[in-house]
Amino acid sequence: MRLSTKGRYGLMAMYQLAIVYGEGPISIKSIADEEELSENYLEQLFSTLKKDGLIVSSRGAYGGYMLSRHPKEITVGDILRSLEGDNYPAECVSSDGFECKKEEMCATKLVLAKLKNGIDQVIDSITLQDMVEESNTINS
Amino acid sequence: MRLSTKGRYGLMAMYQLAIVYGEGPISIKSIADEEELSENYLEQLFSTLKKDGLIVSSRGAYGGYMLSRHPKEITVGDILRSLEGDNYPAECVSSDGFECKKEEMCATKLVLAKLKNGIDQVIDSITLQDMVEESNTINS
DNA sequence: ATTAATACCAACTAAATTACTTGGGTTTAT
DNA sequence: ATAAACCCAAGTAATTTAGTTGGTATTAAT
Repeated sequence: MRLSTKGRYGLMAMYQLAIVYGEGPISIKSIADEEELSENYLEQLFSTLKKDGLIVSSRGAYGGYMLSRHPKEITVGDILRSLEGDNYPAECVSSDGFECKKEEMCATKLVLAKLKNGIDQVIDSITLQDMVEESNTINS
Repeated sequence: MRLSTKGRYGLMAMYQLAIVYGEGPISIKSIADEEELSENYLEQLFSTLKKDGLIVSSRGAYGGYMLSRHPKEITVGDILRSLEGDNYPAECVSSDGFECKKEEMCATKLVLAKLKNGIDQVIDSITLQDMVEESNTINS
């Protein structure tokens, strides 16, 4: 039940974008340097995040990426679902159309559904804005 | 952020043990048949669950496995942590001694800690007894 | 005593997933 | 014209998952 590096790196990178929100685009390279991540790997994650409308890009020199909307309008859930998919904590309770063989609601499925709900409660309630504000509080 | 088959099969099997709690041991084979799982694979899971004191076994003919204590004394969290380990949703907030390179509390770590907390809240609040009772409610 | 049913155990393996890397191309400010 | 960036597809090494294989040890029933 672990997050992959996609989700983790994605969160870290989106947090960096949130910090500089409103100041124009920043490059993958600067984020990769800041967080000590692979530039090319981050690129793949950004491609996914862009496809899902969470960030926008501008090409050419002095180009880069920006959040597509205000940090308070982007949740951790938006980011994790974009990068990790919607199939947690198990296929049988995922919202992407899968159905387990036995159609009935089994005891285990009920537990997994509650777990999914608990996870969603947390990740959908935290925005990038919250992350920035809390981080400021801690480092003051 | 998906549960592996270990956690999922383990839950299913422990639920079967909970249903027959108090009626003596039942064999891996009967559970494997009931839930359509590999007998040898289940065996490995039971070995782990036994090591962690959640089940007890009796060997020889008419032997098998039983819960080590009352279903209301065993939580979903006990089972999942036994089979899947304690390193969710990421190493940097796991309770198994790992520490990430940057010692400081970063924004992402804070989020992951909240997520871990949310997950624990759910899985530690559901007992095998709850699973049995809820399942009875549904099928009546 | 023999047999059948069971738990116990270690090592092997195929498939899938993860976490990248490689090697390009395209766009744009200067 | 150049350099700095995004864009894109394919390849790959390492790890993890999900088992399988092939045994041994124990015990109830006969």
